This record gives sequence, C-alpha cells and structure tokens, in this order.
Amino acid sequence: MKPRVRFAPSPTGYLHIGGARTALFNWLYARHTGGTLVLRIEDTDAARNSQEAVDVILNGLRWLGLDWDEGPLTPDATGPCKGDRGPYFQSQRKENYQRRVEALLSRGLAYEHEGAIKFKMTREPITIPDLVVGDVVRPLTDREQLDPDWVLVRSDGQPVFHFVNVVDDLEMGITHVIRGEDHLSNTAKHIALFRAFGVEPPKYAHIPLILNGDGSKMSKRDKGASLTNYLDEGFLPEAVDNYLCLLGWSPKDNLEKLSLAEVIERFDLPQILRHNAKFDFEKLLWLQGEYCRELAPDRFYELAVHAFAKKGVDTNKLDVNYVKAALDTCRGKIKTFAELPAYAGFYFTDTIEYDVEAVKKDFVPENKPRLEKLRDAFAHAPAFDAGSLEAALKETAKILGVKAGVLVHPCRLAVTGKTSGPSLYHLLQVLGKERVLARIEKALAGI
RNA sequence: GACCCUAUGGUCUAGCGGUUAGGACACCUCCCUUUCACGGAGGUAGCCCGGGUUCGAUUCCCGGUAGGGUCGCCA
Repeated sequence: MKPRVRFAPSPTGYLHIGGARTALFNWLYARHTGGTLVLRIEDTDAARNSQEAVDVILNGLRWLGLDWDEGPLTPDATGPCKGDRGPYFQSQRKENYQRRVEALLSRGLAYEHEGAIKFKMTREPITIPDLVVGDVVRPLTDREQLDPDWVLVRSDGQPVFHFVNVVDDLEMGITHVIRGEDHLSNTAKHIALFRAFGVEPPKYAHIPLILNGDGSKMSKRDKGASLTNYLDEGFLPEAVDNYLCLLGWSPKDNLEKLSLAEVIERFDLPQILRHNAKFDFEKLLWLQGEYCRELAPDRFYELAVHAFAKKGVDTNKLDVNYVKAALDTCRGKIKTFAELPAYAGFYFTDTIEYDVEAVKKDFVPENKPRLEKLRDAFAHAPAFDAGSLEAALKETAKILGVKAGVLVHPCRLAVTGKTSGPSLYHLLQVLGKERVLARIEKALAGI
C-alpha cells in the first residue's frame, strides 16, 4: 500500500519555518515513495482563523514548490478541493467528530464531566514506535497520574486538537505521521485513541526541531521564523528548500548543494537526524548566492525588476535594453534581490547620494585636477565602451604618475556615490557618456 | 516537580570498535582583481564530563551535566 502522509497546519497568519520543513519532509517522503500528500487545514479556532491566514500557508507551500495531491485549491473553507477524502478543512468536518464522540460514549470509553467530554486514558505506559527515534516508552507524568483522562470535547462543544487530529488521520487513511518532535510526548494519547476506535495507529516519524542561532526556541516574533520573511527578502525558493533539507537530514556523501529532485531520490525516514538543529542564516545566504549566480537571465531580470518595483523604482518605464544591460553588471555580485535597489539604484536615478566616509577620503582637493583630467580623457575616448574607458583611465593615470586606483575610487564615488559595486568600466559604459560626464562634473563642483 | 528526546570545531553534518576524525558555512592568510563579489591555495578550531565493557572507545552500556520537548476545556 502506498503511503498517505499529510501536512496539517493551523492557519495562524504565518507559516513557521519549522512548519515549512515539516511540509517539505512530508512532501519528500510522498514523492520518494510514490505516495500521497494530503493538505488539511486545522481551522477549528473560528475566532483566530481567516481566509487570509490560509492563503499565507497555500502561498508559502506553492512558493517552495510543494504541491499536494489532496486538499484545498483555494483558501475558502467551503471552496473547491481535490481528493475524495474531504472536506479538508476541519471547520467543515464537525459531523465526523460528533459521530466519533458518540461512538466512544456509547462504548463507555468516554464520559461526561462538568459539561465536557473526557477520554478514558490507559493507565499503562504506552510504547511509541517511532521511525526516527526508535521505540519510546511514555509512562504517565506525576500530574497525569492524578487524572490520566483528558478532554475530547470542551464544555462549549468544541472538540480539542488531539481528538480531531486523530479522527481526521484515521478517516483520511493516513499511514505515516511525519511531524515535529514537540508532538512526541503527546503521541501516547493519539495511540490510545486509535486503539479505542479499534484501529492500529499510523507509523510515526518525529523530526527534530529548528532552533534559533542561540539555541532558543524559534517563536513567532523571531525574525526568520516566518517563511514570508524569506519571500520578502528576495530569497530563491530553491535555496530555502535546499537549506531546509540540510537541517535534520544529510545526503551523507559530502554533498551540500542539491536539487529537490536529487533529494527525492535519496530521502527516507530512517536517515532523519535525531537532534535539533540551529538555524544558520549565513549558510542559507551562501546557498542563496550559489543559486542566484546560476539563475537563467529572464528569471534574474524578472526578480530584479520586482525588487526595484518594491522600492518604488519602476524600471518598466525605461528602455528595456538599458535596464537589462544595467542588471547584467550585477549578476553574480548580489546574493539576495532585496539588496539590489541599494546596490544598483544609481542606474535609475540622477540624484546620487555620496557615501560620507568615502567623500572625506576621495573628494579631496588634490583629486580635483585628477578627476578633471579623467573627465577630459573620457570625453575624448574613441568609444564609450568598457575597453576604451579602461584604456583612457590607465593612460590618464600614467600621465599623472599615479596608480589607477587613485582615479578609480573618486570616479566610482562620483558616478555611483558608493565605494563598491559593479565593475567600474562596465557600469560607465552602461550609464553612457552623457550621464557619466554630468555626474563627474557635479562631483567636481562640490570638491 | 514528573516524564520523554538529544549531545562530533562557532554552525550544519560524515563517521556506525582500531581513521593523520572527512566535508560545508563562517572566520584568518595569500593569489587573482587596483572596487565588491566570484574563483584558486593554505590556516585556526571538534568527539560534553565521569564510570564501565573491550586488547582497544568519538562509536556500545550506565550515571551525571547541558540543551530541547511534553504534562491545558492552546494548536
């Protein structure tokens, strides 16, 4: 029988990076085994849930490239879904829970208590056979020994998470539950419930948690905890996917950069690591740089244009060849698209803001005649292309008896306002004679 | 407080009784380039502690310690 796995997030308005990895691991297992991935929305908390919150999850998964075989097609709980085991929103499954409670009640496995309905929990220790951790024996804690029974349905009629989760997994035919290790202890409750329904529980695989760099738990307010954050910062989904795979799983042959297709081939449950991992932003950034560098030109332009648009710079109004030429000088230089507007903004504005420290260093009186000479050399260069400009600059330096760097730095500052950026000669070529001479002139006036 | 999981450089990891403990990120040095990146060549840095078992433990067992998790009419 082919495995049926599920990702069952609660729509809280954001998708936790750990949740994203749980989704990824479920997806990988489904694709590796040829099984089915079910997406189920656990929206029992009507007050807190909203369509927008569901949309965050759907968009996040789609961005990562994780498709599901069964589940919602839109964020609307009553909207279209695919799959024949629906509904896939818990808010639409009330009758199921009702029916299941009555079954337990009628068999004396649950009882009413102060308006709530409680489950008669086993007193004996329960063994959780976990595919990642191994057999885990979970006895009752001292507090549980005082009252081992737990609430299935609140006094207001709302069923609790542990109950609906198990009922849905049972009715949706889930064979493998792959989820965060924070659920490991409570799995005893789930197993007991499955047995109460006379069904063998699914196989469990509890994956380690993702922690902050300092080892603390990644909570909602931690920057970097939300997947949306990476989307907004201009990360590439393939970089995020790749990095997430490396957290708690390893291809084992010293491979670091690998595609999802390669991971699908190698991925399996027993190889999942048992210990938590700290999130290393620097390593993600490195992978991001790797993928960014090999981006197809069209996609690079598209993402770059989008990044500028987000900063209020509409490059669509400009000559497309100019924009492409400008962006080409940035390829391989930036890592995330979010840094692009600051990196190459000088191409699309005539208001150059000079780096204050660099001005003190490079816009000094002795550089004024040098910059004037350079301006003249550029003005009379046989052609305004990178090669000619480089030759002109070096020739000028030679005449002045200075190193090329003496001219390079003030020139870059005058034209871009910055101390670093794309190749100087190439950016001069892209900017064109008119802009370059005007900017040097303007800088000269301020020295 | 009870119970559960975990433990290789700063970080992610390979290792599954005998290895000069391997790789990657980060960091440092040098080369390339008179910007910044990229690339190339080196370098610093690790088996949590204590007992066993064994001819021999990073590896197996026990105990500590540390980190994480759970014990809700939250999910």
